Amino acid sequence: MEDLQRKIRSFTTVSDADMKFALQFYKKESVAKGSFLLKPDQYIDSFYFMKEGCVTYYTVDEGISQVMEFFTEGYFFTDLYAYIQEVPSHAYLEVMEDSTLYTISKKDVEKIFDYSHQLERFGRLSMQKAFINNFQRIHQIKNISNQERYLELLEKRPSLFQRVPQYLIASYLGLTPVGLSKIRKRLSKEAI
Amino acid sequence: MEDLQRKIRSFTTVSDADMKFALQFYKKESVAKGSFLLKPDQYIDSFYFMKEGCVTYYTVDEGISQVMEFFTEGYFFTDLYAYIQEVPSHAYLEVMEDSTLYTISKKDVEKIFDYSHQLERFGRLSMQKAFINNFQRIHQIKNISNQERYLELLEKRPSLFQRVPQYLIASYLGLTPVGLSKIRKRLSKEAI
DNA sequence: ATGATTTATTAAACCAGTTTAATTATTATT
DNA sequence: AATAATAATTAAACTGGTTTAATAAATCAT
Repeated sequence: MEDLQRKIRSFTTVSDADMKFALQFYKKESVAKGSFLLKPDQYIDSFYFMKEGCVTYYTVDEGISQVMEFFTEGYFFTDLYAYIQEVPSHAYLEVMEDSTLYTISKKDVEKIFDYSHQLERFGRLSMQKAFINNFQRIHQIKNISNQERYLELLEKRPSLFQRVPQYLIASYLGLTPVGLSKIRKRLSKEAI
Repeated sequence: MEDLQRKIRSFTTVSDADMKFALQFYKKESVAKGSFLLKPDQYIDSFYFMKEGCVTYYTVDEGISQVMEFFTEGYFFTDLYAYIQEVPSHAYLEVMEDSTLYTISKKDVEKIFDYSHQLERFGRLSMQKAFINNFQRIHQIKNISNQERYLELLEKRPSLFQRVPQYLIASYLGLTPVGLSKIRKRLSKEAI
């Protein structure tokens, strides 16, 4: 669990004793492509760390799916809204390729936050990070054109395009598959 | 500072001693309509609690303003992105009406988080709240039509329409003033 | 390898918004 | 109260996307 340890310490100082206490609660889990960690109307009690693999987080409203995020190596994730609020989820967490996760229950997360002030601080700072990510997402949606967002994703997370179908990327960008296809065509013409 | 105290305790249990420690750092401040708490390229070192009044949080990209939020009574606020990242802001915090705030510096916020585990927990939970608010914002943008968002705002925060000009509300909803005017016209026709 | 299924592209008609510009209504100032 | 300044509406032309449907390309299973 060295990658998980490194990730935790990227947020704040954590003593070896505190780290040992925290890590005891994480369980390694292998999940197969095509399976689901979560479906709508289920409660979610787990927090995940992605060691290796890819999970898509999306909702389905009136038959059309809305991709919120793709979780890949090094991401902490869950359906954070349903997890925090303890309400039935509206989302799917679908495993896109055979993946390895570290899993911890909410009860155990609360134990580690109770256990030490430093671990509570880690909790605060990781929540801060989640906020920043979301904030940047809103900024992108409000201030950046679809075409620019597509190009930025292509640059920042190129491997996604090998790992998930394009129609999910379209949804992530807030487009239909047709819309994304048009943008790609426009760009390929411009490039000539 | 009873309202501030009540607000803090709405997040988690805080002892009287811890509360006293925290409150000593907050300073009451009166700010006049038309003034700015923040302008682009400035750093922001303060966290605010809105006692009475209204502040608009917006960016200006290529001459067009993008309203992120309206902060009214009971809101904790700052330019959270610039505050956390300690980078020059891209935003304005403009005072829309004579307002009363409680202000605390980031240095002092960190003092109170260092001081007690309970206050650190308050920090974590308030960050969680900020995340949830942002998350719901994204959900709205992605899943709800402009018209529906307008109607929801009208229902949830009707007083805003008395307090800030309509073109700022349009921007908050992701529209131009013309676009919002059209929606309003459409709705008034339907109502007949 | 072949056929079946899924995914991506293309075309055409459409639409909810935009932009620009003119007009009207409201608010603030003297 | 009159005037100036600001804000909101309307109209007209436009646009970047949508929807629907057909076709082409890629992937999967036997």
